[in-house]
Order: sequence, then structure tokens, then C-alpha cells
Amino acid sequence: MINLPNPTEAELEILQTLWQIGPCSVKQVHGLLQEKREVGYTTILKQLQIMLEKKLVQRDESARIHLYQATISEQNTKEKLVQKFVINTFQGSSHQLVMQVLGNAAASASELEEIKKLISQLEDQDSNNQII
Amino acid sequence: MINLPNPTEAELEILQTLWQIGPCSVKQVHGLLQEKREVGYTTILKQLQIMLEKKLVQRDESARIHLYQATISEQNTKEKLVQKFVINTFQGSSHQLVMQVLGNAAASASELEEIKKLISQLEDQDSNNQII
DNA sequence: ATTGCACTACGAAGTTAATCGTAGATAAAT
DNA sequence: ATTTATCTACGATTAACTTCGTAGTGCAAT
Repeated sequence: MINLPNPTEAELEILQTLWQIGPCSVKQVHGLLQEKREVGYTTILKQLQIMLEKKLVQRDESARIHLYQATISEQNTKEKLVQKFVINTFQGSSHQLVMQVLGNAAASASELEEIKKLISQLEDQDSNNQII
Repeated sequence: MINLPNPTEAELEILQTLWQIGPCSVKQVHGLLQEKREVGYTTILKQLQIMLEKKLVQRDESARIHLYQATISEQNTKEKLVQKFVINTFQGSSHQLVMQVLGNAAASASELEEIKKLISQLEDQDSNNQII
């Protein structure tokens, strides 16, 4: 599996809708994005064509209306983006990022609960690793 | 206080060194960055001049060797960068970002401790807010 | 005084992103 | 069969970023 380039900002915006609704036409993508901001139809079309060249998406050309879908997973893409961001902004310290975000964003009690739960799981894993 | 533009990637790299060592000359910045990657002296000089125009830095021109320093704080800058990143990548859900990072990066036990401590503090604040 | 060094100023080139307009092709509607 | 609407293809533009070379300026050392 070759390594595809990270999506740009505009590309990510499009990917988000592809991840959300699955294979779809330019028109559909444009329709959804149009709700968020003013953007031309051919802009989206062109972006999708560029993304096709970059292999960020693939398309079904069997019908006249082409259907596009993402070739990269949401999870994996976001992992890479986070990784790059952490390197650029926090010199690789993801721990610093977490502290920053938690200190900053007013997390709800239930969200904090969820995070605590995840931490417990991680700690369990850690201790297992050490025991084994 | 007017709102300055977010620093670009190259600008952020320079800002990190300014934050680290305080007011300093082009030569000093270049020296430090040179350790990380090959980069020309005038590249850094030009960047600093551009950053000066953008008011991301200010400089002391009293001596022949100009001294640059950041006009924006590390904390505040990173907050804004994180905010933008969360919007672009996680559609505004910083909670999602935290889950992603924690699940991903192998945090050390002590780091997890630190995060737990912060969460406890946040929870205390929350309950206080609710009581009052 | 002349030469050489260190620093700044500035322009220019190369890239990448993002956006859109126009033209061409295909299908649908009259 | 023409016209109309809908899509795709493609070129062009604009702006931002990054990088560096060259030229100029002033200080220092001979």
C-alpha cells in the first residue's frame, strides 16, 4: 500500500462528506457543502478530479453521473493529520496537546467520564504489558 | 488588540525558537533551525521580515544587528491553532480529538497520571459551578 | 584608505492551493 | 430533430508560502 499525500483543507472538507454519506455524485457533495458556505459547483468538481489524480478518491464511471468515494479511511487519515499537527505545533508531544485541549475546551462531565474510562483502559493495558 | 493572522508552518517553526530563547538575532534563529534541517540564512531573514510586516514579531533596530521577538504568546497561539485544527479535522469536537490522541499515542503512565489529575481539577470546577 | 566581512533589503522564482468560467458531450424534453 | 438541461473536462487566474540569490550598507581590520 503506497502512501498517499495528506488531504488539504478543502480536500478534507470534501472527504468528511464522503465519509458521512458514502459514494455519491458531485452534486450531492456540492449540495451539502453549499449549506455551510458559498462555493461553486465546478470548484467541487475540480477538487474531486484532483483528488482522483492523487488517489484520495476513486470513482465509478459506469453511469454518466460519476460516483465518488474515499479511498482512505477516516480513522487513518485523522491519525496522520493529528500526528503532523502534533509535530508542527507541539514538537511531537501529544501529551502537551491533550493538556492544552482539556484545559481549554469546556468538556462536559460525560465527556470527561468517557476520557477517564479510556485512560483506565490504557493503564490496564500498560500494567498487563509490564506483567507479561 | 487587533487579531493577527495565524502563523504558517515555517513561521511557527521560527516562533518556537523565539519563544524558547527570547529576543535574538537572525543568526541565532538560523543557527538553531539549521541543526534540524538545511535552510539558508536569508530564508530565515526574509521570513522574519515578513513576520514583522504581519506583526507576528517585533524587532529592536537600535543596534546594527536587529533583535527579533515574538509579539504573540505561545499559549495563545497554540490555542488558536488547536481550535482551527479541531474545526477542520474533527468538526469542532475537541473531545473527539482527545480520544483520538489518547487511543493513538502511547502515553506513559506518568503522563496519564497528569492527565487524570487535570481531569479531576476540571470536575471539581464543574461541580463548584453547579453548586453556586 | 582599502579591503573584507557580516548583516539587511529586496526582488524573483517555484510550488501548491483554491476557485471558477467556458466549452464540449450526453441525455431528456419538447 | 431541436432545443434545453445537466455533467464532465480543462484551462486560467489568483493568492499564499517558501526559498534563495544578489546587491547594498556599514563596521572592522589591516
